[in-house]
Amino acid sequence: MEALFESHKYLKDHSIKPSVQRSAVMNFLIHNRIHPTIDEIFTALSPSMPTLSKTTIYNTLHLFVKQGAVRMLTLDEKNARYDINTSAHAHFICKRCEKVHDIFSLDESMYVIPCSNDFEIESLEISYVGTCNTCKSN
Amino acid sequence: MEALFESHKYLKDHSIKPSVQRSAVMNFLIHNRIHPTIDEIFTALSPSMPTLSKTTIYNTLHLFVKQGAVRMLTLDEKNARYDINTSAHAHFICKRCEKVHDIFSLDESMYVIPCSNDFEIESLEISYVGTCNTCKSN
DNA sequence: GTGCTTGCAAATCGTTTGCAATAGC
DNA sequence: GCTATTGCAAACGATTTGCAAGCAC
Repeated sequence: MEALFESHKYLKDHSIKPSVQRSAVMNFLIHNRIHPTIDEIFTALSPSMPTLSKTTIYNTLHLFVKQGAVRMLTLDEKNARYDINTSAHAHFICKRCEKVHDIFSLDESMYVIPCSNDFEIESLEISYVGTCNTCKSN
Repeated sequence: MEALFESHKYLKDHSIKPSVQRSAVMNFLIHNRIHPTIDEIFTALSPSMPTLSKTTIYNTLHLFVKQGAVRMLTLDEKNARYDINTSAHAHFICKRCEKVHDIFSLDESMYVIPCSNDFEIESLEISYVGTCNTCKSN
């Protein structure tokens, strides 16, 4: 039940009214920091919530993003991924296993760019693409 | 005709057999450095090439990417963009006008990351999101 | 009972695929 | 004539939309 407390606190902190579905999605994000896709979340939760629909997961994640509880990542053309870690950090995506790793956090200086006068920066995404050691040794 | 020479040279340099369509797409990319989407390329070329199909533009850009002549950018969820500038550089995308700007080039040191031993880096994409001055003053 | 949430079915949109017609050597 | 390229039409897959049923206060 500790898990539920945790996700409820997280929802409350972002002014999101809880529901069974929202708590389940939030709980999954907190305990599976794998930058999941909508489909991965659905596949994980569906067995224990047979009536759950993918539309609800889309609704839920749109709400979470709007409330600043999660960050949407557009790391590849295929599908969006969602990150519960909203602090500024860089990602590494393995081309083979498609797993996403957090690699380092960004400091303020990264937000200062040569032509800062021309643009108002809201966010920054840094993503490295390559092969992870696990895949390379297979 | 200078334009055609330029795109033919570009194609030849990347071992791409020229065709009317390929030269037209390459010529567009060289002279319109706006990181266009497939649709933008199609809309621009279609009037002067009525039989041109979108499939051909898809085929053409896949080939260009495979031959290293252009880089595919996945800056947002919506659609892929293509960049004739294959050197390592960062982008700024305006949320309002959706225009993409090149902002600075990356140096070698950006490719050295804390956990370099765990990953083999192939490429790096840095993208800033925000509002450009032109949009802000409107 | 009112308003928000859920979830089905259908629509949408970018992209891919199958394949027949066409062009270039 | 052979091979690669083109382009139509259909398929596909992620996401969005319309809307009726369900839930919570």
